[in-house]
Amino acid sequence: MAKPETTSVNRRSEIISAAIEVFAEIGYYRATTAQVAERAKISQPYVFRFFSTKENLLLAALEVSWSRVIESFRKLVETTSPELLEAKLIQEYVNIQEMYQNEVLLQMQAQTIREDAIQETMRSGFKEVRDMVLAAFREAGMDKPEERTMLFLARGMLCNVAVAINLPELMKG
Amino acid sequence: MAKPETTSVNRRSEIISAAIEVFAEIGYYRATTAQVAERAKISQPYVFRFFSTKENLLLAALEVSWSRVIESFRKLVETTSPELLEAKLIQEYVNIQEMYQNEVLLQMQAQTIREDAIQETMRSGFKEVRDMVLAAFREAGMDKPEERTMLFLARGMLCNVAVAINLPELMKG
DNA sequence: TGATTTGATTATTGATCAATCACTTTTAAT
DNA sequence: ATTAAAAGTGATTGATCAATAATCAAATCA
Repeated sequence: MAKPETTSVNRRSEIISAAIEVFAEIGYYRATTAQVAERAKISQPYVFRFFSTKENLLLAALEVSWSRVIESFRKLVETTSPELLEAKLIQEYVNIQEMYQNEVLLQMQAQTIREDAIQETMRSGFKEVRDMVLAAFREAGMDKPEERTMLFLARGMLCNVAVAINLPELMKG
Repeated sequence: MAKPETTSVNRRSEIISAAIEVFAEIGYYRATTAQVAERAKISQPYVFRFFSTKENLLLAALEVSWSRVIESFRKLVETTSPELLEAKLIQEYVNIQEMYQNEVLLQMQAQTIREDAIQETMRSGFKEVRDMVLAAFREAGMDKPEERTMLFLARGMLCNVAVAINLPELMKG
C-alpha cells in the first residue's frame, strides 16, 4: 500500500495546526475561519467539513495542546530518577514553552472563556497534569508533595505570563 | 454649588464599569460596544464620545483594574508590620479576587492580546506591583526577597486560573 | 468503462459590528 | 426669556463573518 500524501487525517491535523497559530496570534474570537483556512492552504468552507463549528475547532486545538504537555510529562515521570524529577519537569515545561508558544498562548486564552465545553476541557487538562505531578512527587518521597505540586504549577502560570507579555524579569529569583 | 448626579466624569466611570463586566463575561473581542452601552444604560454611539475606539475603552478598563491592585497593596505596605506583611498581601489579593473577579478576568484576557498598547499597559502594571512587593519584602528584612516576590506573584497567577476555570483544588497545598 | 466515493471549491447569505452623521433634548449662564 | 453649550439619541453604513448550498474534480472500484 502506497502512503497517500493527503489523507483525511493529515488534513485534519493540518487544520488544527493552522488554527493554533491563527487563534494564538489574533485571538480566538477575532480570528476568522477564513484566516485558518488560508494558513492551512485550503478553502474556508472545507474547515467545516472537519469541524462543524468554530468552537469544535478550538476544542480540538486545546486537546492537542494538552496532549503535548501530558505526554511529555508522562515520559519524564516514567524515566527520571526521583532526585532529578522536579528540575527535569521544570526544564521540560520551559522547553515546551519555547517550542510551542502558540499552544501555551491558546491555553491562556481558553482559561478566560466562559463556555462550559471549553472550561471542562481546561479543568480536565489541569487535573490530569496536577494528579500526575503529585503522584510522581509522592512516589519520589518528596516532603509536602501537595505544596510542591502547587508551587510547580504556580511557577508555570507565572512563566506563561512572563513570556506572553514579554516581561522576563517576572521570573527573577 | 449643588452636586449634579450625572457629571461627565461619572458617566465615564459608569461606562468603564459596564465595560469591565461585559468584556469579562463575553470576551473583549466578542463583546460589542452596544452591549457595553446597554449595561451602562446609554446609547451605543455615546460610548464613542468618551472613548474614541473600543481599544481605548479596554485600556481605560485595564488602568482601573491595575489601580485597584496597586492602591490597595500600597496601603497595606505602608501600614502593616514586617512580620505580617506577606500574609496580609496574600489575603488582600484573595479579597480583590472575590470582590472584583471581572477585573481579574479582564487582566487575564489582556495578557493574551498581541497589541502594543495593551501589552505595554500590562507590563507597566506588573512591573509596578513587582517593584512595590520586592521593596517591601526587602524593607521587612525578609531573606531571598527576589525569590519570595516571584513566588508571591506565581501563587497569584495560579489563583487567577483556579478561580477562572473553577478548579479550586489547584490551590491545595 | 462507468459508477461511486472522497476531496475540494465557488458563490452566497443572513447576521452582526465599530464607527460616523445628523439630529434632539436638557442644562445653565446672561 | 434667550441662547449657547453640553448631554444624549436614532438611523445608517461599509465591512466582515460563520455557516450553507451547490457543484466540480479526482481517485477508487466493480
